[in-house]
Amino acid sequence: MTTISAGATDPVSPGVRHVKRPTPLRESVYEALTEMIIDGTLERGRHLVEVELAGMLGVSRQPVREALQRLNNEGWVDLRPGFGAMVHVPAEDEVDQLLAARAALESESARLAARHATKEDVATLRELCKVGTAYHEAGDIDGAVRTNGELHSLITQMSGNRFLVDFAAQVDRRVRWYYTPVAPVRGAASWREHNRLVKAISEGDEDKAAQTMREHTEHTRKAYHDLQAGTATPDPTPDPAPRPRRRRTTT
Amino acid sequence: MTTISAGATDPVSPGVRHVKRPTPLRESVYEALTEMIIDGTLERGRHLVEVELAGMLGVSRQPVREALQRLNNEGWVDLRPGFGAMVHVPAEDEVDQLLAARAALESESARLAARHATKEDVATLRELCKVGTAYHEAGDIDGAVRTNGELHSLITQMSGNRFLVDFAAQVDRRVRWYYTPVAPVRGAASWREHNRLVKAISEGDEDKAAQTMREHTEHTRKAYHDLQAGTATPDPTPDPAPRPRRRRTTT
DNA sequence: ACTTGGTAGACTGTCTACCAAGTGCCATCC
DNA sequence: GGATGGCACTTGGTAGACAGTCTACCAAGT
Repeated sequence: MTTISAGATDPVSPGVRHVKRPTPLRESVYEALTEMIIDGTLERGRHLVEVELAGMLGVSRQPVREALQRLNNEGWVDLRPGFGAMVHVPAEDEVDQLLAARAALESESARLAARHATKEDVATLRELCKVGTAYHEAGDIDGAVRTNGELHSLITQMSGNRFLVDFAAQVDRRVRWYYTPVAPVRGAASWREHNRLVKAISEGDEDKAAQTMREHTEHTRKAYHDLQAGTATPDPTPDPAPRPRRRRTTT
Repeated sequence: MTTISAGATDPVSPGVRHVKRPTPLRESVYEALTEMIIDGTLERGRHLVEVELAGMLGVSRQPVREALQRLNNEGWVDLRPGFGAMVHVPAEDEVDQLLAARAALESESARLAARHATKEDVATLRELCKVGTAYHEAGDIDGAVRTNGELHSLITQMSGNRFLVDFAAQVDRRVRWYYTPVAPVRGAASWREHNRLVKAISEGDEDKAAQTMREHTEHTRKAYHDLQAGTATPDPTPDPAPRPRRRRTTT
């Protein structure tokens, strides 16, 4: 009965603090639906009926439609005219393409980050590396994953290019959705690479930063393929009774 | 009075020929609006009122709203809650960021294109180069611009990565919109670079292809800045009575 | 057994009407 | 001149209606 409550807004934008601007309903619906898709409440391939969702979320059809169309544009669902929306079920080459796109985006971000890095940025990056490594060594996967996300996010932010940020964020969410179980595998190496990356950025070495980030993401891609190779027989109906299966990823 | 007619669908997908699937109205509205934005019928900063547009296009508010929201997500308009949509007026650093993002996307596309190029692809690329150069030498700017677009588009297609294709297409439309008057400047050099690029792709030299494409797009970026420097005083209201001013770009 | 034709139900796509709340603007007032 | 109050306009969201289309299913015909 997931009913929508007043959506929380962006965390802390410094300086001018705009007053509580009530989030448009369609936004909340969008968030709620992506959340439900990611955590598996809405299984892949499931037919999403507008009135049903509307009832589920306690809103009318309109906001649901609008959210569904956005989800469609961003590839979360597929809209078949006259029939409705189905939760997107990824082709097997899709993850690979996604990772490839991300490699390009993040590599470029790293290059620009190296170009524009401020002292504070570098300090934060170092801190994140330390924290992340600590999490990893303590076996706190969730913490490590979260920190990893923050690190990558900060680097794209540092690029100062809003388009790279947007695209990377979009790709990242998708990747995290259907590429969940790699985190534990690559923990240690991943943080070693992060350290090298931050070093390159702090030195302002653009090429090296870009190159390091590229290798980093390519390693992740490789890890995915290895994992894929191990998991033979991609059976079409893997888990007959799967509910809130949720796991996250270290890139 | 721009009334919406049945939108044309994708050109020719070989084999299974799906029958005419009537395009949703919101789609046609979206197309119509982008078109009107690009060709200047709807000037930058103009206040777009839903009912007004609805009347203009001969549809009801609903499809217009849905189209506007998509336009908002893609950065063509800015939606101010309670007031309406304004045609986006780009910040001055925006073109630059757009071009930077495109450099990354197209460079990566070129790399992958070099990896996956087939004989037919290369033949088509060569042909396009020839045609484009001919257009340019004949002074047919429009033809050269069109061919240029086809060439770049084909290369991203050749990457085989749908996300790169999507992102690049999105960026490209934006770029073409508010970065129109560079075409003539860079004609000759541009086609020389294209030739080098195609050569690298045909040889399967990924690094060289990526590098060449990067330089190519960077040159365009530079050209933009030079042009910008020449056009001092970016007067806020440049043309008092501009109508269907339309011009295209050679990248 | 396989195709054809028909029927029924379910949803979407679109339209209309309506209301509440927020925004910008203008005239008025100090 | 600058603040204030009010007004018109616009969106955001709701409800209901209706046509067109899609899927599934069943029955009859070959």
